[in-house]
Amino acid sequence: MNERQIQQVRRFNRIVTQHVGALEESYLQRGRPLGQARLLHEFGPDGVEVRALRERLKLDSGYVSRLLRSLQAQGLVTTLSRTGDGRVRHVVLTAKGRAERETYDALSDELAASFLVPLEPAQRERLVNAMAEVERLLRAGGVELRLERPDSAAARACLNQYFQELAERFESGFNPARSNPAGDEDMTPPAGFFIVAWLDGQPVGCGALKRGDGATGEIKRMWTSPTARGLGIARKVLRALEEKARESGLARLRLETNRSLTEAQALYRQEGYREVAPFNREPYAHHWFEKQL
Amino acid sequence: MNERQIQQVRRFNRIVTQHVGALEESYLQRGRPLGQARLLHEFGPDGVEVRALRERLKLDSGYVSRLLRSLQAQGLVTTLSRTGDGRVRHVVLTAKGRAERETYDALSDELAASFLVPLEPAQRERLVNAMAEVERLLRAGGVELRLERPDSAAARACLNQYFQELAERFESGFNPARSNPAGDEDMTPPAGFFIVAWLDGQPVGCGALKRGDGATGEIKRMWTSPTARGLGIARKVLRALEEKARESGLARLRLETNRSLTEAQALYRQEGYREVAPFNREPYAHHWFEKQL
DNA sequence: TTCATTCTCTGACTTTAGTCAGAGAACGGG
DNA sequence: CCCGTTCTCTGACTAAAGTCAGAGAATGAA
Repeated sequence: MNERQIQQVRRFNRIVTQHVGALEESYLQRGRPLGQARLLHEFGPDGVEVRALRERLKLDSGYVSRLLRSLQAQGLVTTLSRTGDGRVRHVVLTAKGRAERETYDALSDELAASFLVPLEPAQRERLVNAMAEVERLLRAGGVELRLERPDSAAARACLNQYFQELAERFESGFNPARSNPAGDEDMTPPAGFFIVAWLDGQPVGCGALKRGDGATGEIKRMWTSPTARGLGIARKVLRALEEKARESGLARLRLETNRSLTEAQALYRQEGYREVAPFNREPYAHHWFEKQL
Repeated sequence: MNERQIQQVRRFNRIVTQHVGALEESYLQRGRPLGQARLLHEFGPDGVEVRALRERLKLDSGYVSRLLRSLQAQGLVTTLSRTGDGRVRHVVLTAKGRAERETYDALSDELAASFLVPLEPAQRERLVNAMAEVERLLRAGGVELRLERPDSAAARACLNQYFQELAERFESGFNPARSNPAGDEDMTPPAGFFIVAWLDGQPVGCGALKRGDGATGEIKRMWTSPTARGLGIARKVLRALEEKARESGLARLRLETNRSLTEAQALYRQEGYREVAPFNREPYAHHWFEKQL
């Protein structure tokens, strides 16, 4: 990281806030304070619980209550106690509220369009691509790896999605019972490790290392959530697992993969894994890889 | 412009405001309201006039006055009437004020660094490049072309910088008196046109069309400020001049250029100009171009 | 010299966006 | 059924960020 990079980031921050700041003005044009307007965006199709609102926006409970009452007075929301719990209030948008939110949405669209309109088609495409890249890399910066127990809620969530994705992508479907097992105990220290990647408080990827009994470890359960692909998460997880392997004194890592998982194969090759002859009878595998640490 | 692009821009806006919004928090840590903190960034080495402050930040005069008095009470600025005009007040930073501004600057640096730190070197470079691209294209969107009289202040400013740049870049220097003339009258409607490109209220580029007496017009005075290069300004100006030429019933455009102006030559070729034999005795020219409209 | 204008400042006021303390209803484990 | 906890709401308060009207000094064109 150098001075040039820092200065570029600062220039970027300056110009982008100038541009994006216009959104607040345009929201205010609707004659409603920003606090209220922001609230409208938090409603799902089934509404929200007040406590969820409070937590998501990190606002004082009294403040939220007051904001909701203003919205209610304007006929934009109605409050009801839907859940079994009589303490929590459920708030839903009325038809008028939904219309109002649409309007704010249209204002956001307008602002976005105003960035694109003055440009020529080729420039527009360049802008959008550059924005996607910035978005990706800013998000990537928020990724955090944590060692978790394989039976933790986060790990379970990842594994379920992983298995489901395998079932969809493998030509033959996927049945965990037919595959070589990697039990929880194999992925729990010191026998192995299970790493979960977190983004915005959500688990978005995982990977496991099974140490085995010799100098060769196995990489298992490498997965990244579709919502977080392109952020380099799998690579980060893989490198962290390799680090763990080195710490554990392993000399070599192995893994096998299915031919339909092409991104994974590309990653392994980039990271220095060489394809080798099959070293096990995993029925779902088509490629076997190995790397000397 | 399509839905996909709009949605990408909106996603970008959302994530960037989240990230950049952290700057306000970090500024507030200094225990001073944002309004005051923002003011500190507006002081040049010679200070500012209060009225300039008011205009630049578009704030109420009473409000600015009050903000300045708070800063003064904190010993960060001093007020004096430096100009001949006894009504306008001149405000300068004290040593303490300069130190304070440095501190805010460091906070901005820190925020910028926090974007880069979690990334790997290659990703950092990608982020910085993408940010530069976004910055460039957002700025490009703010460019506006206006027809100006060649003797207007804006046109004069452009031409002076243009001549100065030629003097620096031509191996032989540049003396307008030795060059083929293009007088103000040749660039004033209906004999010709002078276009100035504006960005953020500053003239940042120009170009002229001299209609001549036949069906052939001449492009002259194509220039872009070094502060605004890479935004496609010259191309925009050139196309606007061609449009004017078509409206005027011209069938052909000509121009000549010096061999040291390589970007200009590249532009002309891209825009469909063909190099032709010299059609005049301009002493500073090495290349002559022509385009059928 | 006069008079409209410009520039800065002061006082009075408003809205927004919170914070804090506590009340009262509902819940849930023992 | 009791009691501590959770959830929402109300009242009272504050700071920030402005807005508005007008006063007073300085300026400059007629």
